Amino acid sequence: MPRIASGRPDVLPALVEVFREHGYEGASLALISQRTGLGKGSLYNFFPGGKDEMARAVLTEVGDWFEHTIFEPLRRCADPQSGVAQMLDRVVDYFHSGRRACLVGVFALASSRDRFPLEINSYFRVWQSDLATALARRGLDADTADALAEETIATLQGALVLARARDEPDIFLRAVARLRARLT
Amino acid sequence: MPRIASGRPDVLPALVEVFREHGYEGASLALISQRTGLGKGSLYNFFPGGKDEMARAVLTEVGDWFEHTIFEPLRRCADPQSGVAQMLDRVVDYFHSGRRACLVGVFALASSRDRFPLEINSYFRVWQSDLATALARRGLDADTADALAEETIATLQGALVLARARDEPDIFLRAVARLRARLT
DNA sequence: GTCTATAGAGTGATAGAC
DNA sequence: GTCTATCACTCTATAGAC
Repeated sequence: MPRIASGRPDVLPALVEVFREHGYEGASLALISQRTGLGKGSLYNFFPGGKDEMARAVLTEVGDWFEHTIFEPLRRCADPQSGVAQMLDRVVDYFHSGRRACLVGVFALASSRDRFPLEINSYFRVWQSDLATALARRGLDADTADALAEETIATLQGALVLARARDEPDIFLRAVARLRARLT
Repeated sequence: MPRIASGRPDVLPALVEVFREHGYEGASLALISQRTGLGKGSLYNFFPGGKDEMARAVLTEVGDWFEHTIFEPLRRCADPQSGVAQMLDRVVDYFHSGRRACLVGVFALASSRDRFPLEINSYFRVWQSDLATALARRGLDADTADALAEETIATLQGALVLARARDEPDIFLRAVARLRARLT
């Protein structure tokens, strides 16, 4: 049943933004309908499982994007040093220099965490694992690399929270600059 | 109109927990009624402004607690070194060693940010300012102290997000241990 | 005819306000 | 408890592609 593949693949980006901006609980079907330009009939045609399935598709979309844009390059980059620098560049782009929230972080903090625990967990686990791999290839021992990867991802998430809370995107850019100096 | 002072001051803690665990959007009146043990009528007696006023009372309660337990000691501590260490101790207690989310962070990430922008902003701004004050009294210049305070608060928030996302409270404890080593 | 995409009226349940 | 609005969701109807 290739619901999304056939027809309207362009619905997903709008869907991602609605869930990112409002969270799972705050994303009403009326809002989703308005922002995607689709009636409820179309939405339920693409996503028979309703809002839950829409959110899963969104988590998968975001996960896939990170996998091929961030994680896979971290695992395969010839030069781990520039691989990590590239990760930071792409993260800055993705989060619009601190003006955009992290969808998985938004889901993780609200009650939606209990609805998608595996998806949320694996996003951060894979990121940490692949970043640790790149750092280990720079000569760090496995435990140090893993701890540094954990610290890096937490720093990025915290900077996104603070940037949004204080409405100061530069907080995120400063955090990335510090990470760049430290990791490369 | 002393609504809270008269009658039931003990409603607030339960209210704080409901909003912390479910966020503003996810905290339904039915849930609030159940967790506080109050009927909707009683709730609207205490909070004529409804859910919005309940959330404001909760933000004020949390803000006041941090003000007198964390912020004020940071400003006044005789020894800034131990003042910062004490802050970390109290933060670990407050966030239940990483098992508890930050209510203001939860509000900041969802659409509720736009409902309480000043309350959310001031919580983090005051914390950063008072922590920077303590650090400056240790000899750091004002800009360095402010940057380190920003980094510290972002680290704490990010560790809370990651700890909840991965269901690993120890992530938070490790972040606090690193901060302790670095700040004291 | 079948299948997919669309819109939207209508469902019961539950939301928050009072 | 009672209200109305809105929730997620279902269903009917219609359209065109094959």
